[in-house]
Amino acid sequence: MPIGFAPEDMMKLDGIVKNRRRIKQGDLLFSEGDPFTSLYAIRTGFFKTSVSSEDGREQVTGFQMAGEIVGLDGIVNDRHNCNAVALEDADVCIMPFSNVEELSREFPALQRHVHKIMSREIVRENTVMMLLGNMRAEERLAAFLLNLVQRLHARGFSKSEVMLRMTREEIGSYLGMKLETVSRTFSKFGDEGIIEVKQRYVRIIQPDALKKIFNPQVC
Amino acid sequence: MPIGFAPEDMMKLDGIVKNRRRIKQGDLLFSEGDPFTSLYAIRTGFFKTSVSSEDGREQVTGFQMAGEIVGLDGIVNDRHNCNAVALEDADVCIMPFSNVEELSREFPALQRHVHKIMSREIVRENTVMMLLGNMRAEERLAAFLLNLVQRLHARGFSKSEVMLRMTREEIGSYLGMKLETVSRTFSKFGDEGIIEVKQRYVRIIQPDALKKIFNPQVC
DNA sequence: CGAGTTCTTGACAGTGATCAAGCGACGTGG
DNA sequence: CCACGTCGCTTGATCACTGTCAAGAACTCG
Repeated sequence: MPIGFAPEDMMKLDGIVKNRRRIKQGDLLFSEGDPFTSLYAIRTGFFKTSVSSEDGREQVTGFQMAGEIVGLDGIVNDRHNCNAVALEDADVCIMPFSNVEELSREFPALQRHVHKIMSREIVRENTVMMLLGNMRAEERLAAFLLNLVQRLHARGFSKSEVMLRMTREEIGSYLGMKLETVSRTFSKFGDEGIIEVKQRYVRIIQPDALKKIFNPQVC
Repeated sequence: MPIGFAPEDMMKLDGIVKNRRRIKQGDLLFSEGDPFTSLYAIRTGFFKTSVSSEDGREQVTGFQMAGEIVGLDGIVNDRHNCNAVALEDADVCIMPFSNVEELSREFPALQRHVHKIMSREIVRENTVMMLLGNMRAEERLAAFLLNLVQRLHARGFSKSEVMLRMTREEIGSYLGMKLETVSRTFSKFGDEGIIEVKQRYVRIIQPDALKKIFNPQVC
């Protein structure tokens, strides 16, 4: 929610949230083809979104955490275009999109906010395209780890320790590599002393080394 | 522009377009870091958009043709996040984003239209992520060709013949492969009688064969 | 017509995929 | 509380797809 609204406006803006929904780990918030009615603001928990090709291959399109919005993909066709799965027990605010649009017409700041959220998603996907199209396995994983801890740190968590919520296979799907390659690359970073890995636990020992891998010319 | 507006509304909606701009082949409509003020509706011509990594690698993020909108990436940070280059002489409508937002508040149909355009872009990028993350070179190129002719056909052009506006390198950048691989894959499709290729000219002889390559399980 | 760009094709190399086996962690039920 | 089964992770060996390097051909444009 953007800040800087008058109290009476805040009252109205509360109307954007119809109600809450709890999603248990492993359950779907929505899936491809579901009628689109609402956006969802993640209050707690962790999600992955994915699309699947007709022959069953899955592509993870993103990982979302508290404060982020899922469901934007549904607006074009009035049907969701991807799956959103909770990777841990989660709690979301349901925001009927018609409410969002109605209030956006009334509050320019909200309108701007919605536009920025959508634009941010477009820019994020551009970055992923760069990763998938131009980067090698090590660069992709380094970028992934840096992005993850940066977002967690912005939420008050450690900037050096992460407990991953997703499997190697899901990381690999997001980054366009196989789970074995993800595992090997984790091990390689570990051998080099850049990170410490123990299953889902990752500690970043040398963030600069990761940045250098991601961005080779900055030395 | 969406349809179904009353004549007097159309007058107002005309205000969304500040003016026109002609871009010559090879010139930039905007580039990374430029202040964001406007969206651009392509009237004629053909564009590519791209982002570049800090060490200079380019990733083509899309090819846009008449009727499509570029500039959505600029909304988040009030700066453009990608480059838009004309691949042929082009003519665009400049739509100052503040006008778009103002009129969106007044006309729900326009508001919905804008939201759909942004959502469509998100969904398109999801598809590209699937291509880059899961598909092999032949599948990517088949999907690319099918998408291109489908869009051209929707604009009244042939659904079997294309004069490509981009180089092998640009196709490769978009699809995450090297120009040599693009060239070889074109040649392979040609040898198999699926398409006819002569430099930038491509004729699709067996669209079903392309669809089958793109989507192996549908036989 | 000529210079430069783009495209094609060949030979070889390397990154990451595939196949396979074993280990470790976690959860459930006895 | 421990045993066992399942799932996820790691690691090794091999292979294949695509990248890299190189040379020449075809096309474009001044």
